[in-house]
Amino acid sequence: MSMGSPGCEHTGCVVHSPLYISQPLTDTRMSWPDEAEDVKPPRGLLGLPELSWPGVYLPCYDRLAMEENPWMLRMTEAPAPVAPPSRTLEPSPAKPSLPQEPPSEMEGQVEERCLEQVQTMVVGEVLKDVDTACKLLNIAPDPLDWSYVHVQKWLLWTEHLYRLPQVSTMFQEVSGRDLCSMTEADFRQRSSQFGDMLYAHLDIWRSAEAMKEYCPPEDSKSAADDPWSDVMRTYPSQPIHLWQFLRELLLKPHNYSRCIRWLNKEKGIFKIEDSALVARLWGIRKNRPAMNYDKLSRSIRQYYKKGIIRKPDVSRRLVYQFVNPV
DNA sequence: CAGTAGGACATCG
DNA sequence: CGATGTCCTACTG
Repeated sequence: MSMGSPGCEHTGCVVHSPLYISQPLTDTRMSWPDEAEDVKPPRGLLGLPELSWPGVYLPCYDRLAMEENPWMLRMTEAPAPVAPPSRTLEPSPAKPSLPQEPPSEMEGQVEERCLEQVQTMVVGEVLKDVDTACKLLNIAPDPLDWSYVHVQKWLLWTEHLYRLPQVSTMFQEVSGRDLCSMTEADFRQRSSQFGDMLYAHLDIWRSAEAMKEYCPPEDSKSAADDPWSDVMRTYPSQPIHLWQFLRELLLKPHNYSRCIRWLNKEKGIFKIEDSALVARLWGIRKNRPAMNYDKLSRSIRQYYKKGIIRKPDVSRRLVYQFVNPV
């Protein structure tokens, strides 16, 4: 499972989750405006310089994006850009691009093993993140299966993820299959500024599909410790209830604790930290661009009489409680 | 001013 | 038909 060849300085890095990357920590041009108006995409996404795995970016922590972007995960360390990009979509099992000056055999073996571990983690995390996005958006993991609507959802998601201005309008009436058959030039034609970035992001998804063969699910235990995941594992195109959606967000504290989190998981008490964001996520999930917290909270209130969600005994703003906690 | 509560009606799968 | 989505009024901290 050796593909690409990240430099040895990366092999010791702590990979928490590579999610979708932003910028290298070493990049001094870390700031870009908060408002979408003048937003520059994370540099690492342009031209795929950070690819070390077919279509996979290594994790890089971006403090700014973290502030408001729940999909950006906190990184304690971030590796610098690595190895030459490999755009191969099909993971070629043996593709050892040996370093220019091969280290001693011993060193080489150790390094390779570290490398493999990191890569395995990275792949695993990417797959998890794609899986999470699939559940939340209710789309299939394989872009080839996407309808026009699915493509739009994915684009909206990607816009939000990278804080792009609206690009989805440039891809109307485009199916997943169309999308996959487009070249990077085609993407750039639709969006001169962000086409390559979208192309790169799509590449991640397509690669994730291909990588599954190399990293079979093997998480028979995760279903056990996360009984609610079953509820969500019904995509594509199963209607989802708001309470299920909220629960799903809550069960991914790693990704979403900035917008919603447990105050008391045992009692099912949770707090919506960023009402606008949760509403936006719900809107994306349900294809309701006009969704806002006012409407979302109205729906939550409907749960009062159904006995699904209630206000906790000591009522507090933005705090609710599942009547039947897990 | 944002959140809370709940009525009324529309929409959609 | 149920589960919201939308809009609204009144109230609250």
